[in-house]
Amino acid sequence: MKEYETPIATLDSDILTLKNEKLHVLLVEREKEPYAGKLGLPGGFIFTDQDETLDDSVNRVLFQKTGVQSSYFEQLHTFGSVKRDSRGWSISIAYVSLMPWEEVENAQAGRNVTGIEWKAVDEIKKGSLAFDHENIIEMALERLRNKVNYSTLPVYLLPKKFTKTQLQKVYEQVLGTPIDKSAFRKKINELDFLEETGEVLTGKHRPAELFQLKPDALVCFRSNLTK
Amino acid sequence: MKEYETPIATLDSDILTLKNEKLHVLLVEREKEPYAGKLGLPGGFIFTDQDETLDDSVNRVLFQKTGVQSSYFEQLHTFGSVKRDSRGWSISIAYVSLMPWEEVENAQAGRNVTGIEWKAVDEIKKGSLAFDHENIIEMALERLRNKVNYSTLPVYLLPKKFTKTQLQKVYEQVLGTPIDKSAFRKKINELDFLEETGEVLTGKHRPAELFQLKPDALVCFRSNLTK
DNA sequence: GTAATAGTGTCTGTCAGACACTATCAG
DNA sequence: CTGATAGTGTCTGACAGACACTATTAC
Repeated sequence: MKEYETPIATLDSDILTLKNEKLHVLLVEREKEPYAGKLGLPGGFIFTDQDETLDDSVNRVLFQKTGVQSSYFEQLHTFGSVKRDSRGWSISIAYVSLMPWEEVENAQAGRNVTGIEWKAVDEIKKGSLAFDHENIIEMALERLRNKVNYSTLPVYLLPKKFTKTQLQKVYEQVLGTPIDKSAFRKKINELDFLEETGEVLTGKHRPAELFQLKPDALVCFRSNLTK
Repeated sequence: MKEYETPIATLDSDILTLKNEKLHVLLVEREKEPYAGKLGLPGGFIFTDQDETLDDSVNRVLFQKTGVQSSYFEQLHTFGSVKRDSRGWSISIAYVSLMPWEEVENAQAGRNVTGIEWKAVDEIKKGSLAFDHENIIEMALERLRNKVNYSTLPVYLLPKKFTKTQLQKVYEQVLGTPIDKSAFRKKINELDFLEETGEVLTGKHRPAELFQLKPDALVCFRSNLTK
């Protein structure tokens, strides 16, 4: 049926989460060649007999390798060349996923994987990962930082209910700069994408109201929240 | 070598240009099945024996089908499912390219193509194109419109030398709304990505200065230029 | 009361948009 | 001169950022 030899097509997922208030990425230790024993992004082949769509493939691969079910992901970029995989011309369709730590802390090694590791994104050493996965992570971070200024993306890094201060911390962590509290709150109030839960988070001091994303909200906005 | 059956991998290019002050897309009439005789985006297979990278493939496919050499293109999205192509599980890596009309008006039908057609993007009828190519075009337009507000992308739709009024017309055409002349000029002056050519465009009235993109400029900016 | 964090009110500089103005050509 | 387009100056409302202020809890 095929008229031409077609490249190997793989999927790779860049799962990002906030662990200890720092951005971490999920890496797996590869069982098989190429790059056996090395760390890389969880990925795998499209199963033409099982998957209907690319999204199906992403969900399946991710679950088989790590046990994780992702609530939010988007396609990042497709990488392809004759050189990137020793097995031949290969394509990697890369995805980025944002997850609250609570939902992924129990991730486990699965199929063809001997272990998993959460690595702080700013502590990944050059040349330590399989394939061109460092490039993929770099591009994922760039995309995230670009989108933060005009979208509500960071809410996906938090549990369902969160305080406005927690949300601000996430923005600050992703952007790498402090944000003025008053300006931040004015902005998110105006955009009106949060709703009250009626609950509060108590601690040693004044309790903070807990909010959640409005059911229909996938708001995009534009602003400069950084100093 | 391959452990699993891998999907068919194709490339599709969405070439956009300004013809008669309206956005047009390049379509080709397909010679072969599937969709023989129908219009679709120019596309083709990756040749694992000829192409080194995806970018090589895009350039080659485009040139073979239409004779066009693209000066600016970027990857749009990768589409994939078991259903989109009757030949089986298929992936399409879609690219968007912006070209000045002067560089593409001589495009010709090439390999496996019986004719080409420039179609105004707002005149494409539902169901008239092969595969999911209408979706691809729609996403390309969305991407373009989103990027226009914070990038200099539209300059690639103009010839090398152009006036500020011509540039404004392009922005207006892409965005679909009028822009205030003074605000537009203040913005592009401030961003400082154009340089004078010393030449002027004469007509019936006051001549307009011709500008060109600064050699090193790939400026991104953020503003609301629309009313 | 104090300490600490939650949350708000006010001022100010910047800038996009509105719009009127001047400049320069053909005829 | 007129007509038409090129290009500029000025005002204003909106808003991001700075920062001081009040509110509410634990102790």
